[in-house]
Amino acid sequence: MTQTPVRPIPKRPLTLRDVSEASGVSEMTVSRVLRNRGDVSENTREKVLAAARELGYVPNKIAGALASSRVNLVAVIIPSLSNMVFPEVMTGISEILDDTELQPVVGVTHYKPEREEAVLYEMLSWRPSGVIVAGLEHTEAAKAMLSAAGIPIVEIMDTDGDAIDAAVGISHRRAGRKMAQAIVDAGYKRIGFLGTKMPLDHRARKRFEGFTESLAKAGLEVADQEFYSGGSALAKGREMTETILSRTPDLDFLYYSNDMIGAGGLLYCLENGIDVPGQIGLAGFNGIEFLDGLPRQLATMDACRVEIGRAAAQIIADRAANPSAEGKELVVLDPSLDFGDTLKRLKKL
Amino acid sequence: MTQTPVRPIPKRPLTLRDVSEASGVSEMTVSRVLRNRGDVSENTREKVLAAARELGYVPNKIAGALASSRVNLVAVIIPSLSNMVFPEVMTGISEILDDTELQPVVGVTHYKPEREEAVLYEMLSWRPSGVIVAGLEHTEAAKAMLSAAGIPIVEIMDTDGDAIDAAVGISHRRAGRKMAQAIVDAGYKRIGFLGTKMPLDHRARKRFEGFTESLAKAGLEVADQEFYSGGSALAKGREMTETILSRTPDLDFLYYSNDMIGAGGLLYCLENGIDVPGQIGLAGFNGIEFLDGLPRQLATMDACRVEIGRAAAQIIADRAANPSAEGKELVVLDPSLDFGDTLKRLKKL
DNA sequence: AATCGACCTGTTAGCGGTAACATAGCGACA
DNA sequence: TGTCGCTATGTTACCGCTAACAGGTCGATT
Repeated sequence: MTQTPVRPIPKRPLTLRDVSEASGVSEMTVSRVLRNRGDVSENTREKVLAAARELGYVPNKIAGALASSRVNLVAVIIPSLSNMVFPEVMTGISEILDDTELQPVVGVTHYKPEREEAVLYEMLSWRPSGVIVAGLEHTEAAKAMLSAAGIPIVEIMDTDGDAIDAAVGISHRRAGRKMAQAIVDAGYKRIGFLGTKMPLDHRARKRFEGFTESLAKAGLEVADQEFYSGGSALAKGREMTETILSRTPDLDFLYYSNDMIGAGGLLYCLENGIDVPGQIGLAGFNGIEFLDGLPRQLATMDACRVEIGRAAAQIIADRAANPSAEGKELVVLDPSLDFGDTLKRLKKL
Repeated sequence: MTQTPVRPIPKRPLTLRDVSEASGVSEMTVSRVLRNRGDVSENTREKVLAAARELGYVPNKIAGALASSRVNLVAVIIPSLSNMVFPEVMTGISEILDDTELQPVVGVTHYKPEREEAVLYEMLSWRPSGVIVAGLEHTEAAKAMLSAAGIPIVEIMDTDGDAIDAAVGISHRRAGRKMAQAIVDAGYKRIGFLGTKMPLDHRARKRFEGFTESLAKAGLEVADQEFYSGGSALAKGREMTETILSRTPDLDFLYYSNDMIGAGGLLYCLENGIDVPGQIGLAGFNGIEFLDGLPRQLATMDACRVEIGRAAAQIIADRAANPSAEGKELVVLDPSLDFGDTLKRLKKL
């Protein structure tokens, strides 16, 4: 048998009316006190607060939102929570929203367009104040919903394509090109690519496209590739590295589509006495913080995740504060290349 | 200027009335069609669906929830998203809830009780169908809110203490004892502990308590300790290991409060030619998957994270389906010890 | 003393749905 | 043919709160 200490268990959830009766003022006045809106005498304010606390009243935002047609939620739609990158984006978002009334609500799509569509529908049905969604690729229906929602929409992570409304991110094509350029400049020639099989990870695809494009300009092409499916993991990186190197032993550079498998590859190379970056150079993508502790620092490219989260949230917050704002902001961040210890600096000085 | 392809931009968001007018039936009938509730002729059903699709109507759950006093949300309140363990719990939760109408909504507390209280208040004000909250320790106000909410509450991760309603987890005291036992059995004597400074991580504290308690029974005590603050990271593990070993060089075992810093320690030891597990044994806590790729497998104890998520969600789902259900379920899972390559098996055979 | 405005409180009418209860149509069956 | 029972649809009354407006009080100002 459950027992609450002070008062009998409420069978019916508490409403403003209960607080109003307990404090002897109208519901409206209670509402004003609880929202700090309008003028209320210090005297009644205290009476009301005391009553509310005493009863353990928690306002019903559903009713409040319906009546005021204001909902302090921001829908955040991302592909995954399990790979460190989106949690960092969330950090940036929370950092900004914590200073406002707004609250993020997360939906996860697992990189499936139809899931995205469903999650989006679900979220929009709560009439949030804004949407932050990863990527520029969506189903037609999803695009239609977003356009019609009449709220600020920020597409994040990627800027290679057309945004519905605002967008914040980096150019993954450019990131791929930049990395290829650094590799070429360092004098590597036999380049292998290791990435995910996921055809729906558009950003990984765009990086790869930029990468090959830039190699092509230097008269090079990817000498061998290896793909995997499933989450990014150290063990996968090891395996793949072993596979690709036994198939094509003369590779002198390995470009990984994310830092995690890159780190696995690094560990593999070190254990097998491969000279990194002399014999083989390595690079990943993301700038994941925890890799700091590895025996050697993997070359990588920072995807500006926290910064993207911040900028996106800021756009939503600004527009929520000032609904007449212009819109269509485009923020393109520049990913910075970190050579680490696994990519030689220039060849020719 | 924004352009939606088909129809003019709706200035006023669409309502049931719009769909009702467009399809020539009453709002009620539209509502029935959209929810698959009650009898509607195939003919009108199609008419209505066509109209809804055509207009791009998205139902307003706020109004629906208010009218039906049913909200298909489950509040999930966790300390952090950035350390791999809670994302895994989320995976378990989603796995179960995906088969129901229910939807998880995540709130993050950053291990701060007052944040927890605020987040809880915020979430309860949406009148969710249930709450899953990490830990058994809450502020008095939070406990009062939870008790009074009149919805299923599942406290997860920990079972060392009193639950408000249902609970699913492992005993961290027991986990600490079990690990200590294995270490003692393997013949280690000079044991160091490396953990978080966070006094509010009650589960880490309980593990430590169980650990020392069990050592004490064997006439041992922790020979040295080292604490850190900030996120778990490989680099931190390295540093701390270096620090503790230079201060107390004769340690023969290092127990880390999580796998991440344990992995950092492992890398440090390997690089410095320390014989693991001969000269020094190592163990962490959590069974984090990605560590699979490390040069050597760290001894650890599985915290049953996915399973905890599943069980908790199942309790909420069951009670949502059958509101008269009993309640007060207590699910205690048994963490399994993985010796890995860093903890000697028995000493005496 | 009359007027005004600042302050405080209450009243009314929804917000956009849904539960619950009509009502209409229609074939079946005695 | 009247009545029953079923399906298909409509009507009404809220759900709990807030916007908007309508007082009432009271000291200050003219």
